[in-house]
Amino acid sequence: MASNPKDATAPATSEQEIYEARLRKATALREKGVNPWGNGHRVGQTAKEVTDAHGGKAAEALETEKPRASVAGRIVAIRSFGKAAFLRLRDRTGELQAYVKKDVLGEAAFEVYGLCDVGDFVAVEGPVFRTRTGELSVQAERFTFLTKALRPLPEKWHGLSDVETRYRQRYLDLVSNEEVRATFRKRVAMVRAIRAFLDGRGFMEVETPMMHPLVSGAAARPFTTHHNALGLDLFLRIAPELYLKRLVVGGFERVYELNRNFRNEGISTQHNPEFTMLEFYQAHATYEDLMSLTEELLRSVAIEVAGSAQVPYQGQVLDFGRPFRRVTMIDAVREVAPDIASREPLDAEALVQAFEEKVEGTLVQPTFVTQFPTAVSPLARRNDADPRFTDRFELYAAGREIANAFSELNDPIDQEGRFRRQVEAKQKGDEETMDYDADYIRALETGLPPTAGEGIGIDRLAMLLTDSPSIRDVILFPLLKPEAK
RNA sequence: GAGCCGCUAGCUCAGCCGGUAGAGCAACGGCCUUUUAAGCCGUGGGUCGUGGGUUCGAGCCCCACGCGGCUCACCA
Repeated sequence: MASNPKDATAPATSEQEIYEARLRKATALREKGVNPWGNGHRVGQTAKEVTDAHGGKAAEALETEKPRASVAGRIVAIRSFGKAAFLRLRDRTGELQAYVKKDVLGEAAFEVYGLCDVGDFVAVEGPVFRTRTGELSVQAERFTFLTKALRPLPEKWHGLSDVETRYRQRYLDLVSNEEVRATFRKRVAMVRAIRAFLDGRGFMEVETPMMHPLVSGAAARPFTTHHNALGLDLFLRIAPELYLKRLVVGGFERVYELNRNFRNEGISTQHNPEFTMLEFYQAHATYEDLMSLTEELLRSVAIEVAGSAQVPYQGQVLDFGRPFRRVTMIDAVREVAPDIASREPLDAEALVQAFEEKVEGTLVQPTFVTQFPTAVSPLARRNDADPRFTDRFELYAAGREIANAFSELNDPIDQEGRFRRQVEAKQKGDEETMDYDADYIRALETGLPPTAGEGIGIDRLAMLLTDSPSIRDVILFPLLKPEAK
């Protein structure tokens, strides 16, 4: 204890002094028969229920009606007057002020209040009234202590702004920053809206393996793991694609999965090693059908989450309201590098590279880029008119890829050849290739109906719809190196 | 992986040309029965990210390391 000079072993940090002062209050509560970490208290109303029910009423009306409320929450502010105090309580729905007064509460309960700190959880019960300044409040006739917080909350004016602490201790970030709470609520609303949209069109949500014996579905380096009992090396999935298409083979004509993928690559404002992807597959549809579906999906989700199809993002306004621009990759490249676009024979690598370097970042408004080279699209159907390209599109917005979709390659013979070229590339040292999946070929041989499929990066979409500059602002617990200490 | 920037009290931040550490909030002790960043009086709180070095003297200069941010490279 810092105030005890005899204890030389404990460093006298002020953080520890705060902790110990609060611990003493917890002990004092126990001595009064109050469990500082009790349980079982029942809450009558949320803050929002109280304000919804009585927020429109004048002081006099409340004085006559004397409606009662029983609310609970974290104390986020205390304004004390000695024998009375205002406590600002926050629950999941909002905030409500409680007024505690010694002569109303009684000596014993008021002493319990006296052992409260900002950060603690308490419950109050009593009449709803309006204060002299007009704020709706609950007069505490009963005061129940719920939970002691031993550590202080960040400062009340500026909150918590240290980015590292915000990510490492997201609970503090959420307690301190209303905008952060709003962002994650929006993300949840977005995911819910997407599910509702797909469910409404006859899609079924499925769960496929996250641990894969083979690497497939995307061009990326995998994480590896091991199953002891089977003595089996496994890869965390980089994409669920081949499993979902197996389900279409099985007769589930419209399926989707909205869950985590894992890619063993760098971390940036656009990348987290585990990220959330929506993948959906629709039999008897083409990639062109999916462009229309994507426009409808994003429009409805933007309205649901951002309140408008015109979404502000980092100083610009992204318009999801109108049909998105459509341009073939070769036409897009022709505008910035005509020499590469007109090369004969097609230089797929150079075309894609030129697109990524010179075009991608300029695509601010939602844009479908179509007709990707076959060489970079090992699972996509070839274009009937020009087999050098595939019936594929990627959606770009704010200079970033948001979605990737194509008419699925359901020709098992073509697919086998594509797998073989992937294996050849891997043998030449390419670390981002797929494995040959013999069972997937067998599934295609069983018959995959004409199908189109799409993947949408949920984190990136959440960034756009919440005006967040970094993917870490829309992932509750982004991957960080462990703390030193 | 490379470059640049940051790391000072629990939180938000000052700290000049190198001279021995500051504010506000929070905490602690008082006063205060309608506040809204409540107010008033008082008190305590620091291994200045870590480790070296230069110097009579380092929060400040130099080196290394750690963690974080941004940019670039690769991907969704």
